Amino acid sequence: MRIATWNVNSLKQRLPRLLPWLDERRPDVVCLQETKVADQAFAELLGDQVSSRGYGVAAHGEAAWNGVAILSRVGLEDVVRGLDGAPGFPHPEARAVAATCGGIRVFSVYVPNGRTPESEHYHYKLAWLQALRDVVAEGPSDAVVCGDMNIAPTDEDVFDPEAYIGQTHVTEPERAALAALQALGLHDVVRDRWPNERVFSYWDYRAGMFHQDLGMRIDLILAGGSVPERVRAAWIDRHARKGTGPSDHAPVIVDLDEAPDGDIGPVVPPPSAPARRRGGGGGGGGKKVKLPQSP
DNA sequence: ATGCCTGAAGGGTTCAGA
Repeated sequence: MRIATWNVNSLKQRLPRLLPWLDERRPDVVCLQETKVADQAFAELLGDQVSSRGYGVAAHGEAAWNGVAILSRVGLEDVVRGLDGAPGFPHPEARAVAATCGGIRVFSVYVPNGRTPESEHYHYKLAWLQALRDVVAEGPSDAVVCGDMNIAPTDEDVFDPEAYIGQTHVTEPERAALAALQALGLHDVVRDRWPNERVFSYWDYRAGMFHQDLGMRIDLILAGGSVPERVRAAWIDRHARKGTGPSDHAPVIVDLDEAPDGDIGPVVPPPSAPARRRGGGGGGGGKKVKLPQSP
């Protein structure tokens, strides 16, 4: 079973990339974030296109901002939209949807950005992460939490730690909140698979950041229960960040062996692997680069 | 000192993103 997660940064804008990508990668389960459409608009934009490809849809969106979804062609049961106990800002936002797909509890999440560590939004982010931990803790252990965590787990997950000092995504409380979630037994499957690779999932659109491979790894697949031992491959689909009209995030993909009591299906090797070994010279070694900043 | 890029809403510009 192939599970993918992708912050598409507008479903509407990304259709010309999303549909060919589905046909190329053929994931069984797809978690989407930042769809930026209400559920009715989601169905009109994508409904026929995904049903003809065999996917069921669980969308949870709103106009303009946020929005998450799960596409699955291995079942889509017990759908829960939203996150029980989560704070709003001030109203609840469409940042989580869950469903059981092929025997695994799947969460597609878009964690609040946090903006700056002094902001109310930052406290909102931390409280939201606590609610996420509580909800995942109540569910089955065979689970995957997929999505845009808006946290780089370690300094190895940003191109230049010095460039991010004092900013969100790298602060200790955010990393502690992520660690508390992982303490439920969730494994970061890409980092486990590529412990020493320079591997990012997000690159700012500005200033040629992608071209220079100056990014962050903030999109994660966290797998619990018996799922981690089934991981056959895990990688970031960097190719999807290239070309015309990309999202600023790349998809993350994990391939699982069949469950122990299931049939063993064909195993397809990953079409691409993370590009460069950390410290291999070029792109982010010692060079000092100015980080794009908000005013 | 600042913009850099993109998307959305709504209106001829502003906010948000990370």
